[in-house]
Amino acid sequence: MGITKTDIFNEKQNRLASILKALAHPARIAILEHIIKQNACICNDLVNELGLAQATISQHLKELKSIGIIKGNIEGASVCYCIDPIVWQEIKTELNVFFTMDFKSNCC
Amino acid sequence: MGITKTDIFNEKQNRLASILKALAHPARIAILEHIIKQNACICNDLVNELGLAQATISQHLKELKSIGIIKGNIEGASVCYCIDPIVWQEIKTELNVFFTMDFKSNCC
DNA sequence: AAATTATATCGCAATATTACGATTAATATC
DNA sequence: GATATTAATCGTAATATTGCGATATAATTT
Repeated sequence: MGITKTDIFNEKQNRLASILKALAHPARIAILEHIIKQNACICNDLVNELGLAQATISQHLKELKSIGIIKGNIEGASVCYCIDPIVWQEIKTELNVFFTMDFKSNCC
Repeated sequence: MGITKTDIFNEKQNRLASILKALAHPARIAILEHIIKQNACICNDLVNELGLAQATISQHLKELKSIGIIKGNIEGASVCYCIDPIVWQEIKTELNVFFTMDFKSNCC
């Protein structure tokens, strides 16, 4: 198949999985790190920084935008990307809530 | 292509992406939640709980095992799965470190 | 020992992802 | 206005993922 049966899971499970999926690629991790390191916004020196084609970077940026963790502002001919601090914090919290689930370690 | 160029990214980026990828499916989120909810270990009432075939559940369990977040102990004819609290904590910390990166919000 | 139960693995089909070149659209510069 | 520059999108090829039935393996029960 290749298609996920989202209908048999609840909203939270699907949402969390989507967020994780959007982040689950080394290029996208690298993009986020780079945007953060350059403090303010960068456009596509990302293409030069990472060794990927412009079309590929653009696609990764789109996936990151899809969960709202970054936003792009048009600045003349180029686009300036930056972290959305609100969404960043929301995702951080959401992940933290998940990993703070209580479990007893008296296992097998 | 479909193949990730892992060689152009660093160890940390690849590792973090692998962890996120292993978690990035609603069935695997559901499996983790279920293992935790049932406190101690469960085997494959997972097959009954989630609406997926035995082969599919087994594959998801394998992926979760691949990052060490769960471990399976053979108990007679069945296998008892549980969270590895050490790895769970490590992953929680690793994600938290990532999301604690400093960035200024004086953006575009 | 035959039958049952529990899991892992194989093989396959359908779909998704990754990556890139080519094209397009929009602004900037000459 | 012609020409760069920047970035999104299209189309395509290669590979990965998801899901399942069938099969294989191992322990349990009858």
